[in-house]
This record gives sequence, C-alpha cells and structure tokens, in this order.
Amino acid sequence: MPRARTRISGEDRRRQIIDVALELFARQGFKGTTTRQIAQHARVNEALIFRHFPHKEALYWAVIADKCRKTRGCEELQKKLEGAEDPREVFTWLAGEVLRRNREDTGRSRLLLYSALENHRLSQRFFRTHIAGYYELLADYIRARIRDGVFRDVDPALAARGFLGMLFYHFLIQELFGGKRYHHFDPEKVGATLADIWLEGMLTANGRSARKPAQTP
Amino acid sequence: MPRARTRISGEDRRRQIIDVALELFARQGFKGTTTRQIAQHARVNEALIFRHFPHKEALYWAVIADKCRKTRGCEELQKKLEGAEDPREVFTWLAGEVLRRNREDTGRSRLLLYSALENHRLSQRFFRTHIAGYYELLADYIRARIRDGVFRDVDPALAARGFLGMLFYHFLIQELFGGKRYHHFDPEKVGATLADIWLEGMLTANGRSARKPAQTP
DNA sequence: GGGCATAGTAAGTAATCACTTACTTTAGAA
DNA sequence: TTCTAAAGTAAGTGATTACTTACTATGCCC
Repeated sequence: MPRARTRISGEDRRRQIIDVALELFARQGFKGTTTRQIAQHARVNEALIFRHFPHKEALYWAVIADKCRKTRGCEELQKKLEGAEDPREVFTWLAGEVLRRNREDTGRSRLLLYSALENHRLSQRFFRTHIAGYYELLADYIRARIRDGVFRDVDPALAARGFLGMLFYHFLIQELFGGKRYHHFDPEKVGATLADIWLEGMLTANGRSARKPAQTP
Repeated sequence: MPRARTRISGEDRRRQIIDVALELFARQGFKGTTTRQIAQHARVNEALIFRHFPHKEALYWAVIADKCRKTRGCEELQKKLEGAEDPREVFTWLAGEVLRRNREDTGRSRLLLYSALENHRLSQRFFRTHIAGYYELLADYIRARIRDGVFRDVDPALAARGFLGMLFYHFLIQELFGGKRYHHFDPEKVGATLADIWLEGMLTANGRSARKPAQTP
C-alpha cells in the first residue's frame, strides 16, 4: 500500500523544509527543536531532511541565510533618508515601519534573539544583516543633521541606538513578555509618541524653528 | 576507596545546585542545559539533584524564584524618586544604574530573555518582578511631572518604556550581539547621553527654565 | 560509641536524540 | 515502453536524555 503522496522537486522540498524549520526554530530555538518535529510538520520522512542538509546545524544555517536574503535591505530607508525634507516625517515613518515589521514578522525577531542567546556563530552575521546596516545608515543621517545644526551635538551612533531601542523594547515587552495582555497600545500612537520624544530631545532651537519660525522672537 | 568529599547540609547543597544551575540556564537556556552538566559543575552525583528537585523544571523554577527573591525590589528607586528635586539627576542616575546592573548581572538578563523566548509559565512573573514594577514606578513619577508642567503631556507608560528601552537595547547589542567588539562605549557617557536625549524630549519650556531661569526672556 | 536519619552514589531505566543504511517508488528523457 | 536518476521511506544506529532504584557513607544526638 504505497503512499499517495505527490513527489515534488528537490529544490521545492528543500525550500519547504526551510520554511517549516524557520517557524519551529523561531518558536523553540535550535536546541528546543528536533529534526523529527521538523519532519512531521513538513509531512516527510526524517531521513529526507538529511538528504538535503548534512546535519541539523546546516539546516539552521540555511534558515538564517534564507531570512537574511529575503529581508529587503536598507534601500527603502536609504531612499527615504536621501529624499527627506523634514526629520520629523522621517523618524515618524521609520518608527511605524520598525514596529510594523516586528509585529508582522515576529518569527524574525525571535530567531534573531534565539541565535544571539544560543551564541550561534551566525548570529553576528544575522545581526549585521538585520540591524547594524539600518542603524549605521541612521547614524549617518543623524551626523549630517548635527552638522546642519538641526540636531544637537550628541554621539550619532548612540542616538540611533536609542531611537531603535525605544521601538524594539516596546516590541519585546508586548510580544515576548505578554505586555499586550495587560495593556493594549495603538501602534500608530506608539510610533508617533516615541519618535516625538526622541525628536524633541534631538532638535536644536534652530531645528525646531525651521518648521515653526514663529517660535523665535 | 571512598570519596574524601565533605558532606554538607541539604539546605546548603540545594543552594549550591541552584547557583550552578542558574549560571548554566542563563548561558544555555533550559533545553540547552542537561542535568548531567549541572551535576558535573556542582561536583555531585546527578541523582542528588533529583533528591532536591522532583524534576528538571522544578529546578528551573527554583532558579528563577531565587533570582526574583534575591533582587532587591524597587525601594531604592522609590526612595530616589520621592526625594527627587531635579528630574535630570534622577534619570541620569537611573540610566547609570540600569546599565551597571545589566553589565554586572548579565546572567539575570539572559535568564529573563531565555525564559521569555522559551515561553516558560514563570517568565511572566519573572518579568513582573524584574521590570514591570520598575517601570510602573517610573510612569507614576512621569505622570506627576506632567501634572507639574515639568514634562510634556505624553503617555507616561510609553515614555517610561521608551527610557528603559534605550538602555536595555544598548545592553542587548553590546553584550548579546557582540557590539562591544566593534565599538566600545564609555558606560558613563552612554547613560548620560541617552538620559539627556530622553529628558530634553520630555521637558517643557517651564521644566527647562526651572533649572535655567535665564532662558526665558 | 551505637543508632539512625539523611547525604551521597553506582548503575541502571526507557525514551528520545541526531543521523545512517539499505531499500522502494516515481517522474521524465530515450 | 523502458531505463534511470533522484525522490522518498522503513527501520535501524549508538549516544544522550531525564529520571530511578537500590545501595553505602557519614555526621549528630543520646
């Protein structure tokens, strides 16, 4: 009584295994996920996994590499930063984007955190691909605004880190620590509020008056 | 040839096992740590662990409960907030404290993150003990300053979250993602800078002039 | 100094782990 | 239609897992 299972191409099967593994690794970490589990969720024999990947760790690498590749780079941010007229618009938009992305792709953030905690060799690369680029771009933009006299003179890398920190931490508490059970926040408002605090903390009198010229007597 | 090992009281042994387990759970997570490893590090027979704890999970609970208990509560913060004259002093001090504590007790933060990711039932309680209390206190203080007209009118819970987020995220990147390999930050400066950005973002003109009366013509 | 509660251990257990081997089934080119 | 490369699987492997059992050693009180 042979299985009526459809036979698909190696490439497709490989992709499917990666997708299934991503979900499980993100939810349970590397150690917490068994190859048997992955096979069951993919509805294939466990041996098939080892046909596509020499060992579990190789599958983990493939999952992370896949996430790295799939993530559209910083082009969108770069474009927004280049064609930016008002810093407020930029940072409010960015805050919304960061929050939305974390909310929509929780798996990415969990995978990233797990790989950092479990100290996988790839976690550093994963981090560089997903975060470091973003915040170097941001730091450059901040540096330029400091030169313009729009922002106050603080360490640009630190300022960028502070901005992203506010947003990521909010996600951490809401999604990971079950914060949303006790307090529901309107995502729009969260992004706007946090961006506002940060911006008001960064803008100089000049930077402020560029938008509201009436403020300077 | 009997072991020359000293025999210590059950209570002491229990404490020792918890200490050893804490370190391993913090480094490798629950799933990543084996009872055998714990026994070897504690230099006792594995069976002894199960004399003190019915199962591995009970040991994990004990470890987390111990961390919760050992952490001195929010009294220090509360005292500081009550006897506070200048918000700047309070937040700069707090920033330094948060950074110092994370740096000195990395295990606590790792354990907290792991328990959140691994979705242990205790993680919520762990979180409440370690973070929520802090930031409710902080939110209360912020709410009072808003009423005073010292801070701008923003959601106090969100503002508190933003403040702690800046600091915790900095720790995350430096310690977990190996940020300190690429860029070393002076802890003093980090705390002062981040607190400064946040404060300047929160203070009203009134709040500012309370310290610098010359600023208002 | 003898009795005994308990600290401590050696040597297991069944289940599960990542991974292999030896085999069968199928799609598509010829 | 036949042949074959590759998709797919059943049934293992030894190592490791959390946890037990049956035992010995030791400090302490009388």
